[in-house]
Amino acid sequence: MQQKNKHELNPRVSADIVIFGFDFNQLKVLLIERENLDATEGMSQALPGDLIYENEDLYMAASRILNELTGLTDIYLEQVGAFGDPNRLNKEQDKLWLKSVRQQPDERVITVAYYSLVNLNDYVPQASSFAKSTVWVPLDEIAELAFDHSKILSKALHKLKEKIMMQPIGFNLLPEKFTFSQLHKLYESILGRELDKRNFRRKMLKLKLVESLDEKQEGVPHKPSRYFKFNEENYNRLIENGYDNFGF
Amino acid sequence: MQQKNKHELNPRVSADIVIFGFDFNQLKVLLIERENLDATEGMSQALPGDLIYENEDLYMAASRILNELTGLTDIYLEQVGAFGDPNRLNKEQDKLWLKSVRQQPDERVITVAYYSLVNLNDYVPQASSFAKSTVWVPLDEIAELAFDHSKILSKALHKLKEKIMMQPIGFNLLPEKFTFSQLHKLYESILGRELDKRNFRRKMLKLKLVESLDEKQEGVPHKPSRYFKFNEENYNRLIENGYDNFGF
DNA sequence: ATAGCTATGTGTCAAAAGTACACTTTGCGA
DNA sequence: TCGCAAAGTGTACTTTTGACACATAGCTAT
Repeated sequence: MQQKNKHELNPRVSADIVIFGFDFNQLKVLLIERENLDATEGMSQALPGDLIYENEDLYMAASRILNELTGLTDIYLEQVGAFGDPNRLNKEQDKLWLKSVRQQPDERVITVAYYSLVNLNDYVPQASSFAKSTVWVPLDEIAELAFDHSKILSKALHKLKEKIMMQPIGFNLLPEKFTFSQLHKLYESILGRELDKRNFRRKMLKLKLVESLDEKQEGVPHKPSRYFKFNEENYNRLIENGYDNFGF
Repeated sequence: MQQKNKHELNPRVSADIVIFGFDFNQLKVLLIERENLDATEGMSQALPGDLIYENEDLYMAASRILNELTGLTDIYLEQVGAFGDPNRLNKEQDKLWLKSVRQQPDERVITVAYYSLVNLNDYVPQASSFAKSTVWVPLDEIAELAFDHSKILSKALHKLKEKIMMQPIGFNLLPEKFTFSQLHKLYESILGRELDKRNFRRKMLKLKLVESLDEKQEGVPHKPSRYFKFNEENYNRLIENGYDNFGF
């Protein structure tokens, strides 16, 4: 038995999720908007999230939240980390928001953040207890978020960038069939820089990650692209062999 | 105001630390040993960790624990992630241990894990409230740990491997001056595979990460090695420029 | 029908990086 | 002085990267 002279922390725990989506043009993030923005201006957006229930695993909580929000299941979800600064909820504007939404707004809350990749076309907006109103916001138009959510977002983005260099998880953001330039644009959006079209294509084809379908775009006012699909077997073989470099 | 029909989680939060050390030969981890192993056998080791106090930041808690345990400050510490499986403390043997050490052993505890890299020679063993007895155990001799600590360890190791391919953080595990083969051995220990001696040396020198000193080993029964030191300026320049590949 | 538009799709070459591999050197100790 | 053990060093080959430009297909507007 030990005696402690300091009190042990006994907080609430929440899960916050950075939901990345891609609309064939830019990378977007699903944010929730503050309901009562009567008092102050700015700081009106935040990441979706909710308190975790008893008997809920962290990952389960994150997928529950994602599901309540989007109706989606079996989605790529990866933990970003835990955020527990004692003052993370203490900005004045944030307190106002919390008062309207939490029973004990002053309680300390540690959050475990996840990021997920969804195909924007599968997404069916859904109201939920913790998110009355949601918006997809392009990455480069996201202003300062409430709480410590800007920090969470930037860490999630960093992890996504790192990850996509090591494993071709980007396919989670696309529909089953897609064109090469959609895939190309996706990688550029995530990495935030240009990639040479020919070199990109060469690499993807050499790794056999994509496979050409016998189908073409129709109704586009230019040369139609062939459709491609993700080759999951080759992907699995690659990661089993510890493939660790996309080298873009 | 929202009504919840499930109860929100209100757990304790702990920080557990995977402390990696290197003795010029193999990579080791600092573990604590169970005090009363009278009843059962096996499962007698765990990662050091402690509950987090009120008003303590997660990172601060981790460095406090590290400091209480080793006397070290300003140590490389990196978050591994949060582990919150509702059953993570529910194995029978683990409950026995907890009863001897916690006031409310049945309480749910979420842990935030960190890993740290220390120079084994700086380490001064120190008793602490949460670790009466500690041991350095070589990576490949670590048996199944208590709680979910094996899972935490393997994730920490994975992160370390990934990280060391991207950034030369390995120097945290070495003293100021070291020989090339110590550095070489360190990288091999972390990555768990052999690296060609000449290619390794070439790469390190090309990146100018190490710098030769005008000093040699003495008293060794073979050709003495020159000592080298880490070049921090070049290291910083590299990571600023987003250096992202060690390519071993 | 045809001219123009727009995005698709394709190849080569030079530079850099990675990989595999073996022998000489130095200092100590027997 | 001989032997031992680890230090230290170079080259040839292969693979990967990075830079770069023009013809093509289908639609649209006249």
